[in-house]
Amino acid sequence: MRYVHQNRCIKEKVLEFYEQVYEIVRMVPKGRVTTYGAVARALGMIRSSRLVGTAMILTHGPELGVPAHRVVNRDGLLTGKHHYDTPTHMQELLEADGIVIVEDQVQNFAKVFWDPLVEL
DNA sequence: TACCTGACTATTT
DNA sequence: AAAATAGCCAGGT
Repeated sequence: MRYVHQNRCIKEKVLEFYEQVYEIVRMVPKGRVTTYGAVARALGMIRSSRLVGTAMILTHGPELGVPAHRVVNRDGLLTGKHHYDTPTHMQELLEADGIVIVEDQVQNFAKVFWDPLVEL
């Protein structure tokens, strides 16, 4: 019993983390991008960048207002593109935002990078 | 319990 | 400077 109870507590903590991730990602302005690591760092969980990616996967099902396509890896690469309907969907969403992408690489990355720690 | 797998990063070759 | 290695942590088998 205690095992189950404990497990549930852990799960709630994770879900809480996901919610915080969504809060931040929702703030990313159109035309800018941020990174998994930057979001994790902004939440004081610098070692949990992988979890930010996991949280992004969960945004596909229900209609949350989370622009997950604006989160890329620390080099400005579209590492999450394989989780969309088509291999180009993520790129198209970003291009609709006004971002230029060449071979999965965000151009002018330093300029469009939006750091939650700095901007908030 | 043990081992594998990732929308990750930082460090070391 | 590219590639390999090594931490990371929640989930799944």
